Amino acid sequence: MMAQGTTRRQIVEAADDLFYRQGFEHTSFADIARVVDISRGNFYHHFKSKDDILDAVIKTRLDRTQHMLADWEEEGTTPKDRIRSYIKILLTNWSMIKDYGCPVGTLCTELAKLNHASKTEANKIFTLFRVWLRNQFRQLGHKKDADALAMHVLSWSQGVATLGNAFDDYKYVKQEVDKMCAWLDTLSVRTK
Amino acid sequence: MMAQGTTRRQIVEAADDLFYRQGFEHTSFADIARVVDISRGNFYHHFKSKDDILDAVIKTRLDRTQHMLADWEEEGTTPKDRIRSYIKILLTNWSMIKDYGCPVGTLCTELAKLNHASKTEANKIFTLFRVWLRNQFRQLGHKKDADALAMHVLSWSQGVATLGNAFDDYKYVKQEVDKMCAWLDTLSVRTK
DNA sequence: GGAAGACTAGGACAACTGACCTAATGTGTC
DNA sequence: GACACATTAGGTCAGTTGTCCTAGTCTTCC
Repeated sequence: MMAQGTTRRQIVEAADDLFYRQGFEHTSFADIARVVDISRGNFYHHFKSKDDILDAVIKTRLDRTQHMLADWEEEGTTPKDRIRSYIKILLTNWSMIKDYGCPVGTLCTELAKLNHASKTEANKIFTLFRVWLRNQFRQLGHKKDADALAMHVLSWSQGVATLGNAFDDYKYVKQEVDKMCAWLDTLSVRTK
Repeated sequence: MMAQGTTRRQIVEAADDLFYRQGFEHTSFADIARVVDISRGNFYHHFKSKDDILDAVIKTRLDRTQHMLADWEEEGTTPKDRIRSYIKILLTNWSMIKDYGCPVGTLCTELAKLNHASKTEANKIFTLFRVWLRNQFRQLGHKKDADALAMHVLSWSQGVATLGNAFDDYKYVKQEVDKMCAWLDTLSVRTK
């Protein structure tokens, strides 16, 4: 007996992976069906269109991101520690990034070019990081420029992901990550 | 009478524009034919495949980039002036970037995901900027870290383009450009 | 065991893709 | 005018796409 919703979850999981590695448009129903091992016609019992699958994928990514960010807010960690956790994804996920780039950035870029209806939803993943980072900088005592600092970290890491992917250069990525951490250390910490 | 090679040039020009605005894969022969106002079958007299058109597009982009970089090497400009010219493309081309992102970054990202044979060629556009920027930093007296500085500028602007596109936020882009220029000013200038 | 509903397989559909072919037209040269 | 060649239009092709439909199977609950 199949657990309820298993097929649907498998479809979303496979689509999530394929959308990341091949791009949304370049991934066909046949591709997903091959991975999950179901017939093509089966999709339309769970989703009413391909865009529907995309929306489900974005939703799970939003969920996972939120959980990841929450997990980083452990006991005994400082805001700087947490920001470092974010910066270090570049190294943690390097084996994927070098081949497929940043999952968030590449999806948003593709949907922007397709002028896809769900691009706003996809951008919310960026917003999740932005708000979380902003909050960390606020805790460091940066009231006025917390958002600017958050955006700065966001764009910095985004650029490193893009260039690291293009040049397939781990040494450079490591170097930039160190630079980001060093920059972070120079920031003043104000206790209230 | 048609000037020689006009149609071919028109095809490349239209493809260049469409590849940028819609993405390579999402652009069909019909799309290009509509712009240039020729029949579909006509393509195969000038190009042997769609990939062939892509190669021609990349070649013209390489040419144009090279000319642009050469133009920036005017009389009486300092290396810092020239680097500033690069940074300010973000503002100059903002009306396009906000909708379609960076032409170089988005193409390289797409071709990486498609694992396309021409992705190496596309990356050469990045290399062009990289070498040029490296050269500017060398002229500023930075021998050992010239390449690292070049890559830093490259990734920084790349990230700003991606985030600026996602959030459609000119104020943020302006802010980051100012930050980059300020950072540039802090760099020491050593005369030999 | 029988009814109801969830789930699935597999085929069919029209639309579109890049690719290829051939016939026709234009252009320049001798 | 005759010839060679460059250029083009328009049709055809097989393959793939997302979508939809129907018939059938499995599961659950009474």
